[in-house]
Amino acid sequence: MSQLILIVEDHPIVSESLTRFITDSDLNIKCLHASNAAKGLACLNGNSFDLIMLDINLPDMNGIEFCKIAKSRFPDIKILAITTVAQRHVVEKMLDQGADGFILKTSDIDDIIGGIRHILSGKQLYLGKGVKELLKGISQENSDLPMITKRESEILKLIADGLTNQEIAIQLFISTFTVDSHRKNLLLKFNAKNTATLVKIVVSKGIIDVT
Amino acid sequence: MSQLILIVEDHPIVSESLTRFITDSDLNIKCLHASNAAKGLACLNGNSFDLIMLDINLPDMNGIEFCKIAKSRFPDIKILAITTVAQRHVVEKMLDQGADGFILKTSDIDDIIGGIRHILSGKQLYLGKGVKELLKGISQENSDLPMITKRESEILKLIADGLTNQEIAIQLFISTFTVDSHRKNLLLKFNAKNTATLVKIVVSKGIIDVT
DNA sequence: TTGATTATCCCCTAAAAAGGTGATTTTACT
DNA sequence: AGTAAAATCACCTTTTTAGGGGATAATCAA
Repeated sequence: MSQLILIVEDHPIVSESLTRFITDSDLNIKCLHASNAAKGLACLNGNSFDLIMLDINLPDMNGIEFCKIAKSRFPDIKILAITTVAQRHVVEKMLDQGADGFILKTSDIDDIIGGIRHILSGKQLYLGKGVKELLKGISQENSDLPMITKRESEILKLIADGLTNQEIAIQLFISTFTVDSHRKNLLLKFNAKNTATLVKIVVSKGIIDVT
Repeated sequence: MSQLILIVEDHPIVSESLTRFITDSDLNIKCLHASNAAKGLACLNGNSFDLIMLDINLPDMNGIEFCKIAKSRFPDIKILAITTVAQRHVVEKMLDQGADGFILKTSDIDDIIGGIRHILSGKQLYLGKGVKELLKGISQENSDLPMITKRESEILKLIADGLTNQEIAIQLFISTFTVDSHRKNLLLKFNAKNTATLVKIVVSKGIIDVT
């Protein structure tokens, strides 16, 4: 009996080629496509998939959100995340949401097929080339990002949205002094000398969502 | 006689599938790969290509730079740019550098093969699905980005780097009043209420390079 | 050459952020 | 129950930005 994979990916180039690689391999697998998160979730209801290959950057939803929803509805489905940009916090969040593997689009075919085989065989957690190093923090880029608390990230978003300490204080029902404290801590943690630098860092590293 | 295409693209998934699509089509074309800009430029010297399929986001060089260099050395080679993100200013810059076509990775196979056929037949300028609309400004995203001058973008970079008006003034040998004027104009143009908003916009839209 | 844009410069006031130095209360974990 | 981390609040000073108002050269294209 053959297994079934759902490819959730908005780039036809990528999804079609993934299909080809998989069907051309010695794996006995059939593939279905979904070009966005909504179609993907709809597709899950009608079929019984063994694995979802999930792009992080979907047009209508964050891949992390998708993973969360899919895993809550169908805990048995394995999820292999695929992404273009190697961002440490994204990988971490995905794995927190229960993803079973993570590969980069810079991976070669063997890495991809290997990942599928690994995960379908029941072993937990496949990390593709480059991802392990990323998590270890050995990788050059995005290794030295500080840990921030829930409250800090909340305030960070509001700062990036252009709210002043006063406006943030009103919105969160706290004192401006408190907001100011958090702001200063953020500057410290990110080693930023002012708000401009702070925002540049967090936006470019994808620490906050820009919509 | 068959024609020759160079695919400059760092994602094996994409480059291998492009090759397949092309060789499987009725076009009589051979493909070579280069996984980064340096290899791509080296490759140009040893062969005579008809077309370069060029990814905008290369690990070692900006696609726009690559286009500039390639076109200056080999003016006859056609260039078809491919990108994941549909950013208006990127498309415009590419076309300024002499690119002969532009398609998005969200394009389907017909669009890609169609683009290649169009450009190789000698017609100028192929714009894939979604790109035309982008240039017209009809597209939802990134359509309302203001025009900024050379000086303004210079100051914008320094603002995002965390320099104060005073520091910028010293660096550029101008008055702080002048820097302040430019800063205010930038806030106006981007409809940003403060520096945080301004930086978020320009970083997320890729208007300044973050390194 | 004339008009438009760009870049430059100046002043004033008010608001906000940055830098420093504290403290208290919650929360979460062991 | 005890401790560490997080979140909260407070005050003071200085620097920087934001929001107004203007003005004058320089550049560039019609």
